[in-house]
Amino acid sequence: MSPADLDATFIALADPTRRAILARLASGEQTVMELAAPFAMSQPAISKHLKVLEHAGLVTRGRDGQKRPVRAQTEPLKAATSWMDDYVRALEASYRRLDSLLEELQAGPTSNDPIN
Amino acid sequence: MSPADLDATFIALADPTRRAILARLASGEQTVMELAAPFAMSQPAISKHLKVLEHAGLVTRGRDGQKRPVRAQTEPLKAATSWMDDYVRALEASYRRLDSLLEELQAGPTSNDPIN
DNA sequence: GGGTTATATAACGTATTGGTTATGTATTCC
DNA sequence: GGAATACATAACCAATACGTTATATAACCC
Repeated sequence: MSPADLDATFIALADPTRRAILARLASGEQTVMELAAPFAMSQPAISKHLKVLEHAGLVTRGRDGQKRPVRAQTEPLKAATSWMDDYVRALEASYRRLDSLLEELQAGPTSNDPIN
Repeated sequence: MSPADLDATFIALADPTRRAILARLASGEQTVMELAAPFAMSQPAISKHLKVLEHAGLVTRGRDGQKRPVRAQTEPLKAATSWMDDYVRALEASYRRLDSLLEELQAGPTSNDPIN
C-alpha cells in the first residue's frame, strides 16, 4: 500500500459523517437515498462523501436499475490497521529498550561503560 | 473516546509528513530541529504539524532548556485501532449472515419461507 | 412520450489546510 | 550584556474540504 493510499484511507475516516455511513453499511448494502435519510444533509453532500469513501476503496458501487447500491470493503482498513500496528509495535519495542537501558544504568556502571 | 477525538486522530494520521514524523519518533524522543532536519520543509511547517499531532494526543512535549523534546504516545492509536477493529468485525459478521442466508436459499425453500 | 424517482454534476461560498517568510520570545554561551 | 540557538507565532497565499442550491442524466412507470 502506497503512502497515497494510506492518505486516502485516513482522510476518508477523518470525517464523522463518513464513519457513520460506514457504520450503517455494516448491516448491508444501502442505496444513496437510504444512506442519506438519517443525516441532516442534502443528497449531493452524501454523494460527495461516498466519492471520498470510494476513492479510498472503502466502498464499492453496484448498479441495480436507477439505484447504485453502496457496499463496504475491508481491504483498505486492514492496510491502515497494519500500519498502525507496526508503528505501535515499534514504539513499544523502543520503550522496552529504553527501560532496560535505564535499569542497567541504575544497576551501576559496568566495564562496558565509557568511564573516561 | 468521543467522535471528535477520533476525528483528530485520523486527521493527524492523514498526512504523510505527520506519519513520517511519528515513524521517526519510534526510535525515541526528538527535538523540533532534529525532526525538521530530514524534511524539505521549514521549521514553522514542522511546528504546525506537531501541533496537529499534539492536539490528537499522538505526541506530548517536554521541556529541556530551550528545547521542547517531542515524544510519541500510543493511547489515541489504540482507540482508533479499536474503532476500526470493531467495524471490521461487524462487517464480517454481516457477511457471514448474508452467506448463510444465501446458502439457505440455495438449499431450497423451507416451510419458513413466505411462499405466497 | 411524460412524469417521477435515483443519482450525479456544476457552480458557488466559506472555512480549513499546508505551506511560506518575517518576527517574537526564551534560553544558552561567551 | 550581546550573539546565537531553539522554537513559536503572525500574516499571508493557494489549494482543498464541506456544505449549499440548481440542474442534468438516466431509469422506471403509466
